[in-house]
Amino acid sequence: MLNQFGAGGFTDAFDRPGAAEAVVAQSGQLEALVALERIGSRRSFTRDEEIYAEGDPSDCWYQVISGTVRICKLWADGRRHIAEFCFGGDCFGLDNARERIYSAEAVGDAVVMRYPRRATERLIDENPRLVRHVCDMTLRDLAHAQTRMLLLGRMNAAERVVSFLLEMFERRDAVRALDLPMSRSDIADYLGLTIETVCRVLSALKRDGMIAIPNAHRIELRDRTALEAIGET
Amino acid sequence: MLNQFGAGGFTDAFDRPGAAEAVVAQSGQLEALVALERIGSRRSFTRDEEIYAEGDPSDCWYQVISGTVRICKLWADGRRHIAEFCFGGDCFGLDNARERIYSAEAVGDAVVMRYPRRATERLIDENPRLVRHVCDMTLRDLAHAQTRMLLLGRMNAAERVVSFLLEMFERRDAVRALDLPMSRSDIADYLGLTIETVCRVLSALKRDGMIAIPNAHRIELRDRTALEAIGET
DNA sequence: CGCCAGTTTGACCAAGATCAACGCAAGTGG
DNA sequence: CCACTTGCGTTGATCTTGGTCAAACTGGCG
Repeated sequence: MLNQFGAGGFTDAFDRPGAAEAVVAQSGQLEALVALERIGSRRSFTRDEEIYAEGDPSDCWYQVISGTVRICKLWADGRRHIAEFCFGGDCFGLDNARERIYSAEAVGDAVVMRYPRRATERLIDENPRLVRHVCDMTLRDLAHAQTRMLLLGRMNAAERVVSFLLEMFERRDAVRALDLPMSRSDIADYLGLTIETVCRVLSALKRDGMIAIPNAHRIELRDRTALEAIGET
Repeated sequence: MLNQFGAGGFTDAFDRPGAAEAVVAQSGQLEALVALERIGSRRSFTRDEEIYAEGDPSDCWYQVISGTVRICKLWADGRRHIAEFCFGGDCFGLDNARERIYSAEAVGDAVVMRYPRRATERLIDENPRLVRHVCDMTLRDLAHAQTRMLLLGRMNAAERVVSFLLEMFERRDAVRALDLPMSRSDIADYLGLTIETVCRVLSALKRDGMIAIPNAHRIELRDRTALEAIGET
């Protein structure tokens, strides 16, 4: 199906219309929701597929419908840093730069809505409530970035891994068990550690009875109190 | 002079009116500028004085008029993390949380404008242009936080120190020489290193002829190209 | 069954932390 | 004016954490 976005080989695969409930729903503006839906297009991505690349023009923003997306940056020397994981309902790619500083990739299969910036800005100009909402969203991202700076700046390996697990349990609304959609390598690059260190910490937590690991991607909480004692700021 | 802010022992020392040019000037809205100026109050702080503490109600935001402010967090076990240094013109304390997650302190003597959030929000509601400006400001902060995440997550000691120096030269508009207002301890806590490591890297840079250090707080650039080769992402 | 990618574990190494001593300049009080 | 203190900053010796390198394990899949 055709749509209004010109650039990029993948563009035509975006498909309209789609759901944008989570963005606007709480601002209680049905008409804005409908309008936003009208300017958005939907597309699915397969594992490791690029949603946008570093250097691409930064002319739209996105919302994850299902699956997981990683926002990351690759150094010339091979080092990689993952700035963020986005799950269903999360928005990403919202900035006011000319071009992308990070790339976005699907961690597994994922479905994503895309909204062109220009059209969103027009919508926002007609809808003062909406801008407050976008602002709040950005402020939330900023608060999250600051928490991550704390983690990366001052926590040791065990504290980082435990914080990560607790964050994932909270964000995925998991209580006893959790399936991590990302690989050890993704986790390592998110926490500023190596794969091996992540593995070793997880093994130690398992040995000490704080978690169970029935298979590599599933984590079960066995002693939340002990974990919180390690991971809380 | 009296003003409208109730809480906190320091409140009365804030003094109105003051300059808010940098915030609103580029939005080109003189009336908004004047209005903002009317709701702001000015106050000076001495070295290491607290502007707000962790846990304080988060009901206003600030702009540095002169001097340097550090935004930081102290762990129970004594670890400290500095999230940001703010110089003249920079805004800080802008969030939508109920209470402060970080504290703000004067690095040396500093003068600061304070704006209550409620009044700013009213102003913004009457002035759609202004909200875009606040949004842009937050997006800029977010971009900066992401750059710092990169530094903290994936750079070694030398890269961190060099990035820091280049950032300071750029932000202070210095070309050949720069006076750092903050201590080695502040730099270390900003970069996620120890004081000793910061010193050793600086000494190594001096030994290799990339910088000169006429006194502890003054840095002279001797070989910018070599530094950029180390510090650029 | 064998291969492959991802994960785990172990042995060793190095970057940076820790601990300790020393230097140095700016007060401070006699 | 000069000892003495005090607060940073610098340097050196040693130790620890996490990185590197290598090998083994595991589960899916042709």
